[in-house]
Amino acid sequence: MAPNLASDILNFYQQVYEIVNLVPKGRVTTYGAIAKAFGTVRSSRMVGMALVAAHDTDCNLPIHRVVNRNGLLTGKIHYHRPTMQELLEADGVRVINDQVIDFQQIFWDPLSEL
DNA sequence: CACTTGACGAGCT
DNA sequence: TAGCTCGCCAAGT
Repeated sequence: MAPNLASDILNFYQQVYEIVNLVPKGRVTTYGAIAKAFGTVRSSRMVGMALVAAHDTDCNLPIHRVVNRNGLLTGKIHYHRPTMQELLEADGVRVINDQVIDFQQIFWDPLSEL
């Protein structure tokens, strides 16, 4: 491999983007699930940061399909226009009070589904 | 250069 | 059941 300084970190972000990009429409995933997919279960925070960086890197990713483990739209605060709820509902996901309905039902696990 | 905050999660009390 | 603490690591101030 080529452990070039922060290049390893960028690789981490790239991993997150790829997973998020693979999330099927109408499904949602969690930070912990993505982190667990990399083996960094306790680094779930890093996943969120990757999404923040994603805003400046590429906004084409369905990052609105990523919610916290409680099914709550925690990342909504970082959205400028159409809120996550609008985007999620556009995908067929029902959201009430920033909370995903039947979250457990539409939950997409990158480890099981991928 | 050092401290604080942060799209989280899990464990313990 | 609910509330508090710790771990993780990076970015921003």
